[in-house]
Amino acid sequence: MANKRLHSDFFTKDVLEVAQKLPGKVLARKQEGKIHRFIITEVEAYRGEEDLACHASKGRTKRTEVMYHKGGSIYVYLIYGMYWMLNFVTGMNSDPQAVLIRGLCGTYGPGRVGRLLRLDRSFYGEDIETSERLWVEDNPSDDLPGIQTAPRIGIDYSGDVWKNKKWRFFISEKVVK
DNA sequence: AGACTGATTGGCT
DNA sequence: GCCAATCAGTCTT
Repeated sequence: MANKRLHSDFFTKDVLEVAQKLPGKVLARKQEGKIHRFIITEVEAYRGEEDLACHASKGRTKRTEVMYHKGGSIYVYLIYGMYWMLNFVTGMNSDPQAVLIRGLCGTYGPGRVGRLLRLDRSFYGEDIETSERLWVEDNPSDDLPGIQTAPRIGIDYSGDVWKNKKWRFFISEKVVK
């Protein structure tokens, strides 16, 4: 059976809704003519300028520009000079939001995800609906695994309110198997 | 123009 | 547990 590619309407909803639905979905990456598929196991939501953990809390800049677009674009950025973080822009126009892909089945950690997928600067702003090399598909096995939530990682600088939001969503690898 | 820092990871003490 | 790697973006002078 052919998996069904998710369209932009999946990503134009509020980031908290999208983040909840993303674990269990299939991330597809085409390299050298071959399509590799990975089940998404863990994501984090970054929501608006008021969210001090979100890059958009710095305002609309060259880096955050794509987050202000409507959902469906790819947002990548380089962290610590060596890891490309993969995000999908969500929500409506002028409402900066994004979902960070933190883990795939068999790969835990956003830096490792970026390395596995061989991401680079050229993915910035790419359309997840029409891209020839990176997209998301529905999971054909329609069982809804129990989503677990926890605080986001690596954002202690954002203060008590924001660092304690349980905006990390994940499923256990057992459910996926 | 120069300084500082990070949505991380891996290696060493 | 601590710290280096490594650089684009952002902030400070």
